[in-house]
Amino acid sequence: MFVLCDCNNFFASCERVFDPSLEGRPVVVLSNNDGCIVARSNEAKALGLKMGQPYFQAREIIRAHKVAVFSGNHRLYGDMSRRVMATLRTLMPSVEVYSVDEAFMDFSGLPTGQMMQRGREIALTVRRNTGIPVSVGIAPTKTLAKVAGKLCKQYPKLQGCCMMHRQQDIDKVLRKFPIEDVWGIGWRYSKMLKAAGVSTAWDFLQASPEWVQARMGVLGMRIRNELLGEPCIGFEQASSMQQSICVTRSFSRNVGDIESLHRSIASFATSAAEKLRRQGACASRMQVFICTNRHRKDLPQSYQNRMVELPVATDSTLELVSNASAMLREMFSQGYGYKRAGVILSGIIPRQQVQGALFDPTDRPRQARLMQAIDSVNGRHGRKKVVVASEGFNPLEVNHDHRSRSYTTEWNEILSIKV
DNA sequence: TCTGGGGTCCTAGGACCC
DNA sequence: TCTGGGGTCCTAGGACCC
Repeated sequence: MFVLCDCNNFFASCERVFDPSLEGRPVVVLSNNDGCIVARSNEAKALGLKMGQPYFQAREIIRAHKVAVFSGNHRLYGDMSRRVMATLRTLMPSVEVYSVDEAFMDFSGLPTGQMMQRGREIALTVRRNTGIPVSVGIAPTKTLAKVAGKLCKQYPKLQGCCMMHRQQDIDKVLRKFPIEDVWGIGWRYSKMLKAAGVSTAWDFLQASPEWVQARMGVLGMRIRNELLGEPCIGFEQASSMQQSICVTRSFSRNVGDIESLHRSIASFATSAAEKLRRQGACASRMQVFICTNRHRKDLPQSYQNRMVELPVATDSTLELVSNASAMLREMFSQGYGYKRAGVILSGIIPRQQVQGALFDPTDRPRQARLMQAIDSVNGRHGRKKVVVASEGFNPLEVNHDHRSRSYTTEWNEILSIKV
């Protein structure tokens, strides 16, 4: 049996932990630049606010109902996530962290009669230790556990834990379960399925395997088998190395000058390099892109991207920034208002496995010592205290007018909490 | 006029997830 | 006026091998 522990309205719940006056009030959390709504409390969902809805379109409702609005504070959410996962690890021997707010666990070996009780215990303990409300779904496959987790959120009387075990219970649920809510069915597939008369998980299972295979390939077959109770997605314990790392941002305005873009790209490359080093990894490919505002159909549109294969995989900020700069100079053209840009690293390997080059002019051990020193200074005295000159100390302005404090990670902010 | 067969590896693009 | 960010996996097709 698979167990899913899913934090309810995670970002909104994190904000509530540190401001109990938000309890019972609608709360939304915004994306970068205060662009879109990316998390909503139940009260906010009830007002009809949608996931991904642009903030400016929701302003009316937000004002009318006194919705509490927060800019994303991902350092806070990251730290709360770490606490939730740490609590789960005290309760279960192995935990597969699936996302910032979800984890899978394995109940096999536990007597069926005890599962419900253990599930409730998980929900209660996480709530007590972290303040975050969670839903626990228990079922024979991951996909069914996701269904069970969703049910918890719909029916409060389940008290945060739902177990689907007997076939007749599973059937009963699937008959009513909307196909678009099934894990692995996105808007494109659900559109296709609905056009074919499939609107519930049950309808999907009535279709022939050949039909599913032809239209959705192995992914569809996997979903089908999982819904039938046959596990196709296993439990993954050890987290393997990431395959790509990207840092991309939208700007608060259209940017037309190469100098501003250059500072941003340098900053993105720096952040990407820091992520690499934190994981003890190096990248052998780097991609940079710039693009205009796709919502402004009245303005000239452009999407440009460039990629370099690095002769020797690297985690050096200097090397990545200079490659990124070269790519930017090559693809920039005057006359466009660029709205978004980013850096993507791939070909990622552990630092120990980097293959040297015979005529490599770089003194890599020296660069490594420099990076270590910079990371250490920035770690001790705050991020971006030491930066490469091309990034500079004047980042492009970003909107985050509703940022909460990083209560759990910054000393001055921890001390500022009113008790 | 006729123009093989059996593979591997890589990448771009499309689908999905949270 | 204002429209997010960071990932994974699968597949088809091209380039290449013998």
